[in-house]
Amino acid sequence: MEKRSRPASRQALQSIIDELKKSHLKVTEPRKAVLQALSADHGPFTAEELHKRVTKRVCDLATIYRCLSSLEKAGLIKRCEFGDGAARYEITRQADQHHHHVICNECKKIEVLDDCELDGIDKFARKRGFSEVSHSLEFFGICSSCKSA
Amino acid sequence: MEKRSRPASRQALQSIIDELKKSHLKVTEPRKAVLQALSADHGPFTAEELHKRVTKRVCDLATIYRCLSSLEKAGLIKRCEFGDGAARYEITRQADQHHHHVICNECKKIEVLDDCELDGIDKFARKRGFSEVSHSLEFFGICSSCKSA
DNA sequence: CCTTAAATGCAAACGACTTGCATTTTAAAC
DNA sequence: GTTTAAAATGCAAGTCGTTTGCATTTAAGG
Repeated sequence: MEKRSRPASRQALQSIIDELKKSHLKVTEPRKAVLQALSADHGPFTAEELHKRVTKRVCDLATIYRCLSSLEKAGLIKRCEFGDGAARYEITRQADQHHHHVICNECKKIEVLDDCELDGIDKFARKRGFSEVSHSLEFFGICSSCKSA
Repeated sequence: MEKRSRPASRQALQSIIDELKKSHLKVTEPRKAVLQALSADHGPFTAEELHKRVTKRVCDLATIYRCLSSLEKAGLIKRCEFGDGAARYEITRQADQHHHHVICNECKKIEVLDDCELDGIDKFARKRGFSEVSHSLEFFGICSSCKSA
């Protein structure tokens, strides 16, 4: 089944609208659609993928890019890079702990890794005199189904 | 001083030639120049930066890309991504332990972090059934000189 | 409603990177 | 050394993800 777009319908839409208002962003169709798509499935997704997922082709691809940029600036979504030349985005859920991904080099499947105890990791940069430290950490490998195939 | 291109001259050139031969790559001017540039300074550098650094504009930018690709495939250099849309490369020194970088979001300076004890990190992906695991980890922040400025 | 700043569509532009093809060049065979 | 085939290069054109200029539409506060 994989796609559980169901739970993210009625109240979800309302909370999406609330989030947008809280962030002082205009509530527009494209923005609602992008947030809905990102709520329905974790992704992360590229702009192109989101454009396809957005129901009824709500808007131009350029608008998807502009939405992603404003939503990211507002902190509602998070950008990540897997080194294949395309940025990907996922929703920032309030309760959402910081997490990483494992990408299968074969089938490109993306799994979320939220159980790594790596919270203290930024100290390595702080030790070097850096402040406001963040990091990007992604794993690559061959998933079990590709290995056995 | 920063640029110690000095030590990488006479014998270095010979060892670069040897490395190329060992990897069954033809010894060409562009390849030697790229390896020399990457030996002189750690970088990592983008293709464009290397094209500028390569003495006397040895070759076309397209050739730099082709060199980088063959050198990487041979394992002589390593590619890294900082999420700004440009790949960067650095030499793989035999004794070179796996390391990470800290990038200043302000001045874009890149520092090497080789003292993190994160060797066991790949286990998080292995626990999920992935094999041949690798990872990409980069830090971002504000360096001390930018902070005080 | 009215106004206006912000958001959008569309097409053109961009930057990093790749590729096709004719022309060197390397290195192995003679 | 000379020959020769495979590999590397230059140049120009192409691709791909992303951005931007500009005219038009739309959200939302007065």
